[in-house]
Amino acid sequence: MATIYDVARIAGVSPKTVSRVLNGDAPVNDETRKAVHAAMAGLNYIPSSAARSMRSQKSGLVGMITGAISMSPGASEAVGLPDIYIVQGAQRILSDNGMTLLISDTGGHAERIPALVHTFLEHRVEGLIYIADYHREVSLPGALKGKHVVLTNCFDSHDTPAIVPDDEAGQHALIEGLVRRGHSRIAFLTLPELQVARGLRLAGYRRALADAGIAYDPDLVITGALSDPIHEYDYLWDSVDRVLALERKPSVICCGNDKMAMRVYGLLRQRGLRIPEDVSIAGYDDYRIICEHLQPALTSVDLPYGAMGARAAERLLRLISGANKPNETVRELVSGRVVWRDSVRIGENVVTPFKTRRKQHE
Amino acid sequence: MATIYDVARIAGVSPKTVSRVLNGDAPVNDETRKAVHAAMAGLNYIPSSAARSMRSQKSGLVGMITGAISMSPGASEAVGLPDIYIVQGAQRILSDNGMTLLISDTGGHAERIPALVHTFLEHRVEGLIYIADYHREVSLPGALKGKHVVLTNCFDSHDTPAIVPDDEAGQHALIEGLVRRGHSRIAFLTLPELQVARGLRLAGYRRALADAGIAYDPDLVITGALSDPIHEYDYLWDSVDRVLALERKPSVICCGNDKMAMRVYGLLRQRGLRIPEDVSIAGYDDYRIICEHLQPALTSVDLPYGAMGARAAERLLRLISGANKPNETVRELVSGRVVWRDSVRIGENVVTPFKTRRKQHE
DNA sequence: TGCCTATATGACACCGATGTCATGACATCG
DNA sequence: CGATGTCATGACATCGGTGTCATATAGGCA
Repeated sequence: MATIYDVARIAGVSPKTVSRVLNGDAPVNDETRKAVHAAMAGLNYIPSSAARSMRSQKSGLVGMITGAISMSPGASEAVGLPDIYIVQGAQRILSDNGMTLLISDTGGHAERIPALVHTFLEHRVEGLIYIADYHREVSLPGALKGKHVVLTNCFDSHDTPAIVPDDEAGQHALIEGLVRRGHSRIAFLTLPELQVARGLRLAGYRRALADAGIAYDPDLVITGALSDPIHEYDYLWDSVDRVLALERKPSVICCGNDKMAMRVYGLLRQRGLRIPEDVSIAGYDDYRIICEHLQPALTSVDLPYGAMGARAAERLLRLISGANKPNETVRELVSGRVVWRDSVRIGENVVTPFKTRRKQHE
Repeated sequence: MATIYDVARIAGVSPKTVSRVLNGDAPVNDETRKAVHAAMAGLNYIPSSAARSMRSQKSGLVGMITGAISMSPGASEAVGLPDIYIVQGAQRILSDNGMTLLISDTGGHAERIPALVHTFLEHRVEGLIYIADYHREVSLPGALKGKHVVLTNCFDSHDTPAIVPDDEAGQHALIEGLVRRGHSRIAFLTLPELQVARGLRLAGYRRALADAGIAYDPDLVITGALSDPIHEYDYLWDSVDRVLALERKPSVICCGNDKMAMRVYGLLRQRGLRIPEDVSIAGYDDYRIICEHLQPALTSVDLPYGAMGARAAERLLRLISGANKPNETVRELVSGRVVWRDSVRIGENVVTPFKTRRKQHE
């Protein structure tokens, strides 16, 4: 591999001048520059980032710890696959800023994290993005004290900068839209009890109802899933039955996520109910492979993973460059749009532009 | 950040001795070792991989180029998301061998690849894994000449080592299993014309029929999808109609992938057909979020992405260490299992253990 | 003309590890 | 007992860049 000395020799200049051409940090005569470029091209010279970062104390590397790439060990289904969009969003911003991403995957084993962090520190990463598989609280290993860290899809109790989805606003927007489409009996099959998103979305649900002047009916809100994936299915079955057995039936069922919604489709069909003629359905996450391929296509709320990743990267870059404002919000909320599809019926008496706004196909 | 000199000073030894403790490449007295370890712990010393790799000419880095993390720009759906399992499989093997993964994402823009490669070369990666979003032929940028490269889910015309799925064997195993379950009229809605996997799977289909002594009926084989995603849906609709209009109807419809199968579920239900009572369905890819959540759960063929990633990493490690046999196969085939679920009906007159082998729930 | 500034370049040390070679203390062996 | 080998350690150069400082030349201005 050619070095900067080889280039200097061929171009007839000093290594330092080659360095200046590479970095553009001091004026270089045009002809000299051309000669250097020619020499570099001729030698297929590629500078060594190891040497550079050793002297300049800047590695140009950002570490990322994620479970996005892996599944929980032993879980029957992939967990958090869409998180990969967080990675993508961050990667784009970072590479636009000349940073390279070092990714390590926990493989579902949180106890590996310290070792991963150690590897990152060996490589002298300038900052670190930690991604959780779902919105929750985490706690960072002590080795990261004093390093630049941005949490994504999670938060901690030590005021580490965090980028999280605005679950409250998302659910609020969905319910508000449903109301505008003529729905007022809105059932809600929530996420498992312990999830952070559950409480936030429930708050959004209630606030939207209040805004619309609709009384909150606790019968309509049922926990739709357990954390325990084994019994998830039976539980959902019962929850749907309870909702359908209500005297004043709901005209729409909101599900805690798209996978639940997908199952609810099947459960309703087994009962001979049509979607959306007999009952409308909405999900959450906008997991597109599900939403767009279900028939009818599923209305859902975008979980803005890509945007979150980008925001995390931007925030981290600010921390690294020291350009962050001192009083910046610790927790940044990112909200996603509601994606209206055909699983939601538009009421007969609604005077809005909605009636004609269905998509062509599905 | 503490250096090896700081450690040496505190421990009262020379830097070289600290280095020996770190690398274990020469005998060190037990007491000396203990003193060094104590000094390292006290200083929170973490060796700099930049300095190390500069001297030793080994970066401990492996690059990976993938579109797995991104979607095709403008495409309505995520492409190749499951490829992420390739990343996971490779990551595990590499980190077990002390290598760190540098991942770059094309963001769906192939023209970015040379720039990504350049970045990798700056970091002096010891090898590179290239992942394609679906099984196909690719051509590598010239800058990689002489570098260790392993292709995954793709191959080229220059005998670069490649790990690809065994589509022929997968489809063969599926058809063979269907025959054993009493099916003999087996329709096949194939992938789009230009896909490599289409030809291979078709070959597997025909070989399995031949093995079973069933005549090949061209009426049963219909291209089920177009490369053009816009018209995909209408096309599938027509294909299903053609298959159902046959005089000797199929008892099972094999689909080119799980997404097609998911849509076929909907199309069949619109026609009042039950799955699997009236017609059985099988997919391909074992895209679990689809297969396990559909009702009935979809029989599919595992596309062994995790195993492929692991194999790619192992192969690359062999190339790097120079331990690969000279005449090793260029293209390694990895085959996936058929995952039998309830979308396939077991015939009445089949004398096998199949009748009792359904899964509990779905 | 003389002084000052901006441009253009080079000499040299240094970043933090490891490879090479040398050295001293013992143990072993014929 | 001297030759040889192993263990344990250190001195020093080196990997490939960049930071610092010095230097030379040319142009602007009083």
